[in-house]
Amino acid sequence: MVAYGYEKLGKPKPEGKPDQFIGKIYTVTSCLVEINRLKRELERARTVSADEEIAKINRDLDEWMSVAAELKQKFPALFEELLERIGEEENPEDSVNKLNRAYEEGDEAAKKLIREVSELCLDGFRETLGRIGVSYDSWDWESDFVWSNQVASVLNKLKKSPYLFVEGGVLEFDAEKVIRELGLRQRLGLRENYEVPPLTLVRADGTTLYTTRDIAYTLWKFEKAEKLINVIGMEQNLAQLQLKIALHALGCDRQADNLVHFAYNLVSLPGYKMSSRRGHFIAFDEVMDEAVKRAFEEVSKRSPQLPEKEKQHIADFVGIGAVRYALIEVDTSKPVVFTWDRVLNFEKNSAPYIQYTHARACSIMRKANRKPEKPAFGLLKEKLEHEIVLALASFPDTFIEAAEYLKPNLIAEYANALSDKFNTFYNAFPVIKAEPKELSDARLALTDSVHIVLRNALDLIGIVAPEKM
RNA sequence: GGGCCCGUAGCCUAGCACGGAUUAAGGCGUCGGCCUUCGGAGCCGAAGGUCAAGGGUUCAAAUCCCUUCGGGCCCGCCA
Repeated sequence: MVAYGYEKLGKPKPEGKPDQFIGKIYTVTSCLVEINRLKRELERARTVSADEEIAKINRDLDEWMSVAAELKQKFPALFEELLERIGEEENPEDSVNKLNRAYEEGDEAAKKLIREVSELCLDGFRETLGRIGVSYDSWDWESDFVWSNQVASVLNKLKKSPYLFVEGGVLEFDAEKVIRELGLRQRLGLRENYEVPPLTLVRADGTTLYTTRDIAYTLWKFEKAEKLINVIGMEQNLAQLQLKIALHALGCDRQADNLVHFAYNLVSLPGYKMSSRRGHFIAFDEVMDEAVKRAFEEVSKRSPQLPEKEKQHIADFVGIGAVRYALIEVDTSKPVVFTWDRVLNFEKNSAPYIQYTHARACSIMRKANRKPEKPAFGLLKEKLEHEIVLALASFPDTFIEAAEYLKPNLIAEYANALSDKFNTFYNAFPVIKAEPKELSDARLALTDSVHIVLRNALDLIGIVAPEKM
């Protein structure tokens, strides 16, 4: 869809961030194509069908017209240009489909065009993710699996099974039949009376669908790994289930059992949901920009004496850290309504709080300027000291649990709780000046341990552990 | 119509997989203290809850089962 719009515009050079530039084209193009489609649908419906359907189409059309009005106001030049170019076409939807078909068939021009647009988007994604310290070891092209015939090979195997049927020229996968014949209902944790709907594998024009390609992709990934964790939104629950059933149908039970769908819930905006097709979203770049901006204000307020450059440096890791913490802190299954307040916390139960605690421990070590030479740990008699020791000792268990149950929030929670304990300790007892020296040394060792464990915990969730801030 | 996820103080969340040491735990916000000590992005304290509602199982339920309500998602020749 977006490649279609991009080509109509004559493959313009991106202005600004490439993914955002392409994003605008996508939003406007998809809106115009949708309106065109609905209008044709409406004409067709008028000649044949009932009032009910006409009313439904009219409602959809109204909604998209208002989206169009919004987009026209936001990006007037782009909107006008695309409206004109797409307007020349009788059936833009058809052109999009044609392009898609050409791409799957390996047509050189289509390949070049679509890969070009995709690369532009990916460059933008990589830039954004780089800002928050995320990078990927490798990237794969779904289309490679089509061109290399891996998708065709999967389809051939499935065709030999009794689980495919053709309806209206479309190849369908009968997931329900697989469950019944292989007795998978319990294994998959499904209710007795729940019928899994069929999955369309191949369109009438011979092109494949996303989940079809995902079957081949998944099997390929299993050649490289024992366990697979697909991090995909929960709106894909059914598709992921069908994918797993398809693996069973292919006789790949081990792979199916080791395939985990790690579903996360959607983020919505107060009042409406995010939708890139409708241009309703907050870009992650914006979130980070705002976080760093607010962090800078905080730094300026708290440490006005620092040079500007130092403030900016601190604001960067504090702002980005706050965003990472906010994202990781909440269980992924919860529906989240986005508000700035929820992301930008600089007090307790936040990345900055833990970072501050870490810096504070480092500061004590700096100031002491000695190694704990003769620590007498038996002198650590305070209840709080015992609690800190126990908390430190439980870190490996927390790590294992977090990894085992895919709950990174446990690491954040742990670091926050350890910070609480250390800050209380810090406030109640002297470290450097404690008497006798053996006690001071023991407390220094404790402080050093807290610093190390906090650093490790922060590392795990990708948050900078600063020595000063 | 069917399926899945979520519902814990004004707000945001932990605990739920493995029911019991939980008098239901934190944070934000509110109110009151700490400002002579190693970094105040801190520390101490207070108020605030029928764990959505109703049934059931159990010696024991926020946790397990059923029903209802509220919010979200899915049931596409989209991805």
